Amino acid sequence: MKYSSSKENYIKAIFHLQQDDEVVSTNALAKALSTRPASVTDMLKKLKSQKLLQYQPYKGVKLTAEGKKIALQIIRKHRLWEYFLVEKLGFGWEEVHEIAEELEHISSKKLIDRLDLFLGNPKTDPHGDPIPDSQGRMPLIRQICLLELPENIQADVISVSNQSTAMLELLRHNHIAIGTRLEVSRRFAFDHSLEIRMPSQPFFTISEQLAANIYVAFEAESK
Amino acid sequence: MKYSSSKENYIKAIFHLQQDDEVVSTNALAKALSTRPASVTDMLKKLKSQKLLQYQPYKGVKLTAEGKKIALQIIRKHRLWEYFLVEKLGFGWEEVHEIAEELEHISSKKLIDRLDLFLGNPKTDPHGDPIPDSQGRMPLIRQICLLELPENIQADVISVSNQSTAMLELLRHNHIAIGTRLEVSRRFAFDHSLEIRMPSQPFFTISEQLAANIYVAFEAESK
DNA sequence: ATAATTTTTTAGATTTACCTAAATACATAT
DNA sequence: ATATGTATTTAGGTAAATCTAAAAAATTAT
Repeated sequence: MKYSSSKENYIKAIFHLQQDDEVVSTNALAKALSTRPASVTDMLKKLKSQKLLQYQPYKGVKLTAEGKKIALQIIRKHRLWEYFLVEKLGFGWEEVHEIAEELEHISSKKLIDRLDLFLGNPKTDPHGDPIPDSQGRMPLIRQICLLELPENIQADVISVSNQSTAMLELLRHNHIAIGTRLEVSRRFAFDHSLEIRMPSQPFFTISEQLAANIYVAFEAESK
Repeated sequence: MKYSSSKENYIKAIFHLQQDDEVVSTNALAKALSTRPASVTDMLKKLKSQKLLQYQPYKGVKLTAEGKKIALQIIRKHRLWEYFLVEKLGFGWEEVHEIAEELEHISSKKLIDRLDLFLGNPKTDPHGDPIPDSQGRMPLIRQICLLELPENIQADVISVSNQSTAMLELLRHNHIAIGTRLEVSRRFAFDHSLEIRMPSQPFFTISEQLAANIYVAFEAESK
């Protein structure tokens, strides 16, 4: 079944807002979609009649299994297009979101599966967010600040929150870049500095300050 | 300025229908867009107020310079996406039109210029139609049946109208494929067969029947 | 527990892009 | 030149997705 871009945006927004299985409020949705609460109420009624969500007046909203499935398809498209824009067309990761907001509504499933293949089945988008597979399964990837990474667990650098040249210079000196695989082998209580281990390289330490600006992803053990 | 997908489709349809500078009729547009004449009249009034076309009731319609510019941008997007789908994602040339009808409405100009670069600035789409450049200039490419190609003029094979395996087998035997550069060196009156010359290969002849199914493109001299 | 506040819904409009049916303009045939 | 037929427009209506203003329900504070 095909849904309008507007409906897809509602579904996606609800998906992102419903942490665990909390219900989402009309106001929260209105804010997320930059629209008015009255418009949200209207749309929720339509989506409910299509069985994409559970909704009782005044009681908030929650996606059904079918609704979640659709959300994951949209997120898959969004993230694959972002990956394409950055890796193939050379866009900066900060400028791709807006374009992907449009591309995610292109309907062909075959297109997106071939795009996935063409890109080499990437696991995360340029912001480090996991890409659902063609069945809508999203690899459970934990994304945290390097400061919080448990010791002796391999992780991949997915983003750096500070783009200053001073910081980038230091990163380059330490051979740390987006995609670098590393683990924390020790923490020093005195100054909270971290000892970092990287494949085929001597150990080295980095300051708490630097680590605070590095974000990493690692595969969680289970569901 | 941004226009709705619907408006873009009208502009594109008018562009394709207006050969030379003939005006286009309401009925012809309605047929091309699978809509009703009354709907066309409505839309023409809107597009006229936006100065994209010249329109007098009962007198037909014609794009303004601005309207043509927009049409060429849309056609550029359509054809570049088709090229991408075939060359990068491995789609067959017959299945890409529908997907490109959606992709052509993605608005980012930067996206399309980068896509163009990524694809190596192709001059024609998979159907052999020329791709307008980023300023909307469309290379004047004459596209004709091999039967009508003047002698001793180099041309590129752009499509074959018969997809039978028997025909494809014969093409392969003669080393003719989409993109092959060739010229007609002689024509034989008796059976209308053609002598073909290809760079670094001996001459050979093909039947009228085969030539009738091969289409070629060549650069026109001027304008 | 009642009042005040906030959230949410309802009611009624608006815009875009369609539609059908009827009226009007244009073209053609006798 | 008049009638007939075709093309086009007008008039009035619908569905989707939005809006504002007002009413109703839920929550919070005293």
